Amino acid sequence: MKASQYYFPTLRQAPAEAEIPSHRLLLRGGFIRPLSAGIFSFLPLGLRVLRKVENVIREEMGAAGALEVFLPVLHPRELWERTGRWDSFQPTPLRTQDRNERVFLLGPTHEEVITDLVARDLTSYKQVPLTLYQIQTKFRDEIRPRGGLIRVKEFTMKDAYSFDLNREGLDHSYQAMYDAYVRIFQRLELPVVVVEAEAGSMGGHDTREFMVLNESGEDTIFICDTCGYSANVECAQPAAPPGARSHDSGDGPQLAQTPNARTIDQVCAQLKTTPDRLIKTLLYRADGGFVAALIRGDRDLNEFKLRGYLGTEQLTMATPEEILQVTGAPVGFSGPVGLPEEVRIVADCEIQAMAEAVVGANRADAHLLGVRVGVDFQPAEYVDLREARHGDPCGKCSRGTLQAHRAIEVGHVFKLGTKYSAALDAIVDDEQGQQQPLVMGCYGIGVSRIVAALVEAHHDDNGISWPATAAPFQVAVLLLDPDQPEPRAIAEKLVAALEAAGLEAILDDRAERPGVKFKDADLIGYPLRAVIGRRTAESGEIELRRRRDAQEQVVSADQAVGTARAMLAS
RNA sequence: CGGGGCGUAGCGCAGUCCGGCUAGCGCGUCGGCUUUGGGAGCCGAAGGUCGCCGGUUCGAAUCCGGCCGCCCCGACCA
Repeated sequence: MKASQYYFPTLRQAPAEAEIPSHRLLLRGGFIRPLSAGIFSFLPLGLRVLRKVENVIREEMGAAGALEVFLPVLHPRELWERTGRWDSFQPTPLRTQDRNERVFLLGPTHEEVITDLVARDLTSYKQVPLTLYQIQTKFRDEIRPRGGLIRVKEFTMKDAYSFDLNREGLDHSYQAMYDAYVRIFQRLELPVVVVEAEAGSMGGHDTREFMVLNESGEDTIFICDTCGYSANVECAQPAAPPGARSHDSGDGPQLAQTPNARTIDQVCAQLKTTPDRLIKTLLYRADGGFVAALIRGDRDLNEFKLRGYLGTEQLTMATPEEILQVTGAPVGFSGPVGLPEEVRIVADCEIQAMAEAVVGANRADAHLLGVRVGVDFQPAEYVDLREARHGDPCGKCSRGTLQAHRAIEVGHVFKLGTKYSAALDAIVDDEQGQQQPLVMGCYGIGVSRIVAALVEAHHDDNGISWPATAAPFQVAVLLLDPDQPEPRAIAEKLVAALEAAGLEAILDDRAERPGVKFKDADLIGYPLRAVIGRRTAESGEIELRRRRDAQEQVVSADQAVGTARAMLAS
């Protein structure tokens, strides 16, 4: 390939809207261009990288026994109504309709479509296990796109779905995908941490996310510095505090006036106390009833944990009207003492270890002091409800501490069970002739997001430094004097030899000054660079330089290909 | 959706507070000459609905109102 006939409009300066390194460099290097917020076009270089990533995924999916399919983007409304996700999927999918006003959504994920697909043809246990995958554009109406390719409305995703007769089969299929993921990220030289996580809108269990530790990421994960336990903020477990305290002493609750003190900080200021001596009472509506969740004043409630503990589909915070109706007080003065019987009280473990606490009095402008946990009120249970914080003791080993990190989620595997197969009649006969819903697993990889993650992980002040497996071209041959016939002949011969050896090479024969070619090569991030200049014409020697570590070798023309391969491989 | 910032040539910006010649600068682009191993030099040129609509005014990039777009932070925490 000749650069003079290629298209990679590089920018000396990044557009002002780009802040994180991957966004800036992908724009500057001519890989992508924005069309609208969270919507990008891929230019030839960007597409080449995307295809490289896709192909690594394809090879490993194939090696793991998965078969590629290609599913529709437009999904009829009725299909999603059958699984109940038309109304419940978050974020709300983009919707559209045809001229007959038939309503469709633009697929944010494909559980419904794939399950419907196999349901029509699978009838016997003899036809499973089966794992199908696709690489497809997904649409999500993100509340806020951000970070270039990190979070966008339209993106490329690999999604795989496994179908098995039973749990044991699912375990095998799941493990095969998990192992394939490990190999994919190894080959892409993308360092990942596998963390425990929640399945979110998909529903499921044994959820693991593949995370790239990076400051530009938008997820927070915790890693124990001692035992290596790692989890997403959604489910990271801090250790429960040591044993319950005795609350026999003390005089019991005393009423204190706290006019207009609706927040923890305001209460603390008025009562001259600290947030860790307060109990926050958060009122939720859960599947019809009300639940009061108690959490220490300096902590945040983790709604995923509350939802998981209650086992409910619906969980929303009570409205101000409902709070007034249930507690008799306006927002900001709720407390566990004297709540109606039917309100279920669940408390975070830390509450059990508190001495006398300050709580809302369930009347306007008042709080209760000296409230004794377990005496003045009795929670139904003490459970882990709080969001982990940097430095919390580890819930797994209780010796180490949890370290918080920012991370980019690039892959996700989990077990779905029979939620979709049961709803969409993906049912087969087992050996006994009994009808069984297929047991499913679901496995996603953010392909376009990986492109951004690769740049985040592999760049320096001069530009990108692609791993060889993902690079748009492995070698750039810089022809510094394109007008001179002799150097040009050497360069063209070298490119042909590199290509014959299975390497992708681009010949920079543009009528640009040498400096421009060097700068562009560094910016675009070819793993290897060969220079054909005046020195080459005189000595016949070609200079090879590796982008990653600037290692340089000067070799004769006939050694160049061998040396290039060696430098790329080591 | 709430908060903040921004919108002037392809990119980066100045000018806007305090209205007033023909709207500037750097980079890039085009032509010419010179140059040729880390984003060249000189000469010349092109390129702008100042985000959009409306208002105030003799006069608006600048003041007022509305709208749109882009970026960042936040996400019901009592």
